[in-house]
Amino acid sequence: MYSALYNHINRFIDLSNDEQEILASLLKSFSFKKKAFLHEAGETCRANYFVVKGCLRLYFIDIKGAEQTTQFAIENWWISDLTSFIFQKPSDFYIQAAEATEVIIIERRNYDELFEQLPKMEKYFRLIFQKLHQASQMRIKYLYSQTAEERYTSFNSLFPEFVQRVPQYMLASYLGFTPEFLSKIRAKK
Amino acid sequence: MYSALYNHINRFIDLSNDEQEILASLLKSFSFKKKAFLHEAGETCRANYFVVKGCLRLYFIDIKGAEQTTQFAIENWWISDLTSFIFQKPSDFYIQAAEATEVIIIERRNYDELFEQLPKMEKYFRLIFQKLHQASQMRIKYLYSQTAEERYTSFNSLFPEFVQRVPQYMLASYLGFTPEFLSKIRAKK
DNA sequence: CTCATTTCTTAAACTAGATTAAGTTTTTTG
DNA sequence: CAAAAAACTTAATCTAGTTTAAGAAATGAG
Repeated sequence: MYSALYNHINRFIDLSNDEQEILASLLKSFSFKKKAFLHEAGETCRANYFVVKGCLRLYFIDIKGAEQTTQFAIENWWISDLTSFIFQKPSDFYIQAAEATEVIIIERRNYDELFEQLPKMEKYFRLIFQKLHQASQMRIKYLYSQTAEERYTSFNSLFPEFVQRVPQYMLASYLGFTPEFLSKIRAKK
Repeated sequence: MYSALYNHINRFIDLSNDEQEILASLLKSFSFKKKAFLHEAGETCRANYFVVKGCLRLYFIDIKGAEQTTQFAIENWWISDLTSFIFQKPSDFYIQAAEATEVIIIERRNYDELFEQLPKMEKYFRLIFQKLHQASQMRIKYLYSQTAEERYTSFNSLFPEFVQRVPQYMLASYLGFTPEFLSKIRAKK
């Protein structure tokens, strides 16, 4: 049922079968069709989402009405509007399935419960957030050091398979430019 | 000696005196003059730095030779090039004192030791990295949703005291534009 | 207190990337 | 499979922010 998540956790800490069962009591799993919304702006973010299969994106609508994708999550990764999730405040973000996607979720009250019942999970999430922070530091460095064209070129050579998985307009907003500009870059090749 | 850090930790978890002593054995503290380097590009980042007093900035030199400030840390906050620190690989970043600064540091080997000797600290750092991730999500959202001028205006009204503490050229690169453009914005008021 | 260095400003010329708008291709759905 | 919707392309025009360069103001060190 939750084996994808157990496997991921066991890369970082050891969970016994008993502990897996406690964990299981705090999880739920869902499937979403492509383009389905797990969460919409205006709502409070109810869960932290672990992608078992597929792809989710976190985005918001800017003042000009354009979708700005700020984060993607694929297999074996977590995604949420953390501020909304932690403080249970309304969110500006949407979380949408970019492909048909299976997720395992932890709801807000179970998130606190998790750390009380399984203190071991502190280490797991410490390591997850540590990695997320590493990723953010690198992302910000790339945003500040490269032109739009360089960002596309280097992202494309680092993650060629991923570039094929999502529509170009989602990728363009993630990389910080317009879909039209992405077409222009691609036409040059 | 390390009371600023103990106080900070005690906002999140309870540490006994005995535990504080164990922690103390894994820490060091230093003072740096304004403009001193705690870490330079090319070196491997030796520590995770907690600012007791003052201000540190993390920056790199871009292809054009300009300094790009990607992060600041002031009182009661942590800063490091995490990727370099964790994997002990050479860093592209500098960490410099933007003011005379007192820090408490955890060196790499003591960072692992810390979690072995004081598993409680997993929760503390889980919460620290969780907050850092929240801050990154907000930062990226602001970078994608606002013009340069709006970023300055909103940063200035959110953190007016901080804006006074650092030179404008550091702030400009943190907000993602040139010092000349910042002068232009300010002249308009 | 003074000279040197660092920081900030101004302004003209420039450009990377946005905007607008229309047309084309691909994908989805009934 | 046909029609509609979604995604992508092209090209002309435009603009927010950069670049370059020089001078002014502030800060700091001896």
